[in-house]
Amino acid sequence: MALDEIDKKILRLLQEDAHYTLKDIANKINLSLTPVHDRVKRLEKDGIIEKYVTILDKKKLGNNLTVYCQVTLTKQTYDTSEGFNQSILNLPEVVECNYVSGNFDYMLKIIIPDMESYHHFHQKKLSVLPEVSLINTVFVISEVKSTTVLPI
Amino acid sequence: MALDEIDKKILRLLQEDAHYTLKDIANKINLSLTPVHDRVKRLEKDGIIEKYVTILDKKKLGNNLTVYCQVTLTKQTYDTSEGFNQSILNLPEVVECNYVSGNFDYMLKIIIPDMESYHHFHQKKLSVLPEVSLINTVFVISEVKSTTVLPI
DNA sequence: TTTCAAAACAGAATATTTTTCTGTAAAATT
DNA sequence: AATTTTACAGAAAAATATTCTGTTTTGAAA
Repeated sequence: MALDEIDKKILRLLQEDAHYTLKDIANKINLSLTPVHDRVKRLEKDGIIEKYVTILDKKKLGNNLTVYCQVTLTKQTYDTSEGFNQSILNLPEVVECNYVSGNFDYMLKIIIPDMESYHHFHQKKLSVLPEVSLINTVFVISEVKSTTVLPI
Repeated sequence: MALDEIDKKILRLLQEDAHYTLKDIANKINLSLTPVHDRVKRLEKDGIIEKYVTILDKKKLGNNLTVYCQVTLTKQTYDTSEGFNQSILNLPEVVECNYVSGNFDYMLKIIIPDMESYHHFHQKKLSVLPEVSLINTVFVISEVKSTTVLPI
């Protein structure tokens, strides 16, 4: 479970590019294939490595609008929260949803084609949820940084 | 550049798991290896597929705290923005940074070990930037959803 | 419609990569 | 000091990606 410096080097490389081969990694950290293979398998088994995914270009897929929705629920009960959570999991436009502290209850990140789609999403999918009381929308004007890389 | 239904099926699969083999994909969509291979290569070349990355378990890496920082700059000029942007790119704890509309200028997402680290980050790394005037912190209490999958 | 060129696909051969196997050296435990 | 465990190297085997050849389909132009 404890990560040594070699594990960390492997993780740093794989975070950057999941398509590095074992040979690539072995060369970069001066080891043979075997230890690299064994370590990656261990990191997968221990769940340190969660999954390998493909990142697509959202704009090339027609998603030109990103917004944060700050949502306040009607009640702060467990059942209300759970109902809201379940609904959110079924909305593919919602790529992040976090229960938060402060003047509202949830922070959502929405990725969507354009303002018209957002209007539809807001009116027909989000505000109609019985648990939702208030929605404050923050529009993203320009993306400065977006990474899946965690500091190790 | 235009995506047909087969391209979309491939992208949906690869978004889920970048380690699906061509054979896996070919089987799932009833095609031979060749067209799957050719299409993936085209999608990479066209930049629809941006990159393949590895997602790590942030908690198992000791990052138990996620926060949103709502940052207001001292001035809304181009130079101020650019200076801030550059500084942010060098902060590995900042995994998202967006210039936004509303009562503040930037929405940041920070992933960090604990409250003490956040205190340090806030005092020594963020508030010390000459462009920063105001920081409002929103703490994540519980993560409901977090995905790299875009709707296709 | 007919012809032609281009695109999409299948199957096989080849190259590369992953996985497994065997054995050795180093480290930790008893 | 002896023994077990862990980490590693190298080679063999299996699986996968890539390339090649040729066929079918599609779309455009005559």
